[in-house]
Amino acid sequence: MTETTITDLPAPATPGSKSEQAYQAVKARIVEGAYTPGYRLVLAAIAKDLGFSVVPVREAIRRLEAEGLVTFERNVGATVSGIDPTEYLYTMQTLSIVEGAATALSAPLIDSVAIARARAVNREMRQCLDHFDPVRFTQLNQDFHSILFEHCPNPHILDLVHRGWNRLASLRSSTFRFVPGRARASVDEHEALLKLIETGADADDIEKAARIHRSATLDAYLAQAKTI
Amino acid sequence: MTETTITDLPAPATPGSKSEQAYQAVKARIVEGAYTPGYRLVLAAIAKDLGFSVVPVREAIRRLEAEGLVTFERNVGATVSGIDPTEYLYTMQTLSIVEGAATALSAPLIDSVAIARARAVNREMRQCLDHFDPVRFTQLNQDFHSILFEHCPNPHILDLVHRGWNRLASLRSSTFRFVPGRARASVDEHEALLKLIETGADADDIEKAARIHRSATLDAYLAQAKTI
DNA sequence: TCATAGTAAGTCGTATACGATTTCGTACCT
DNA sequence: AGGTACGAAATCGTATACGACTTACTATGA
Repeated sequence: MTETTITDLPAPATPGSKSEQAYQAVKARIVEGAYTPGYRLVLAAIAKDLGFSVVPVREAIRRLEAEGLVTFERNVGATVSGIDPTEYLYTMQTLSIVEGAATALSAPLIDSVAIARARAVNREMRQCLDHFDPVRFTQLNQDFHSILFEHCPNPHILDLVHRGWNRLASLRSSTFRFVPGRARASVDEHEALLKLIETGADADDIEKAARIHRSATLDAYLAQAKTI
Repeated sequence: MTETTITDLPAPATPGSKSEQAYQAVKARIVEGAYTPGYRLVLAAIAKDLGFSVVPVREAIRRLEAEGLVTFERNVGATVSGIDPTEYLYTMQTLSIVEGAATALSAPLIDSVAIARARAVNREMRQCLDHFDPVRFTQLNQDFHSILFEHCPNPHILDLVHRGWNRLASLRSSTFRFVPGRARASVDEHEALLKLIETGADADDIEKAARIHRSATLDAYLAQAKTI
């Protein structure tokens, strides 16, 4: 349906360069879970694997470090960033803020066609609930919000959203799991959000709704973590 | 008084490394205005100047690119990022959002001592108005907000604030100038903000006040730009 | 057995070198 | 004179090489 994925982001640097290729390759492996958190990223090994020398690989790793996907320690090396619950909290909280702002800023620019597409994605999400397909659910969730952000007037804020998504993706296949019941509520909130946008609600209300939509997932996680 | 400056930030990577030194050096020159927007950053020249080889310099430039301070083009080179009014708008708008959030999150954790320190800084800012010292005014303004953010519970958000400040710093000594009257209003808003924090006002109210405090500067700039 | 020093392996950090690409100037042709 | 093609200079992109640092292992002595 929608081909919006987490990878078609800024594409900032010099396309075609080996540095860029290495960046994309390593990032893909992290996001897809081939390199799990804690995995040791040895420059020489990656370079050999990709057929490059270590220099462009090194540059790629540093970029990933800047995005928070890997941790780098001098004279020691890089590892895929961990699943630290504190980091999760930070990232989710930050996302709630920037997604809220992005949604509010975009809302006035969303046309009815986009609304319809978002509704279709949301319907598909509801189906995922029945088949229990968390991976696809997460993908569709990003598609949904990507549609809302399509005409976001501030690319900086959009970039921050994408960075947050990338961080979360790196720990998708980790110990964190769906909180039962939360996913269904999320789908309902999507519908409510679309209604707000359609009716041209106040920007503050839209922002608040979008922010709570994200932070509720965080709250659900925290509540669950407390019971364990 | 306060020694909080724009340069004592994350200090993320490997301290002591030449790559890090080059990063700090080039960044300082941009922020201080030695390298003005549009300035051509030639790797070999910088390397020779610092006494390093090009490799660590290259890494430094790429980091600065990730922060938006320089623009990099494949096989061409890097230049100090420009003064594009659109970029200014994006940055200010983003700052209004993340500063607002940072202020609201920090407010409950600010003690009376910090409040007093912030007041002292704000008094000094008022004096700067009389002596007309815009550079010091800007510095004190950052000191003021840094005090409020001292115990910000979310380092990610704080990092976003710092990034925004850095971007603005790179165009401080450019065509952008103080908007007459705005600076004085800003000092008054600081006092109002402190009152809100002292009285334990609602987080939403604090966030809104802090956000408007920043976006009002943007509005003043836009209004002025329109008249020219 | 445990602690410790010494050593070897692994890995990173940076310098140097060279091929690739762009840019700019100049000469030639129309 | 204007435009195009060619060539040289400048600069970047990457490979290779080597020194520096960290880590883990091993052997030795208490």
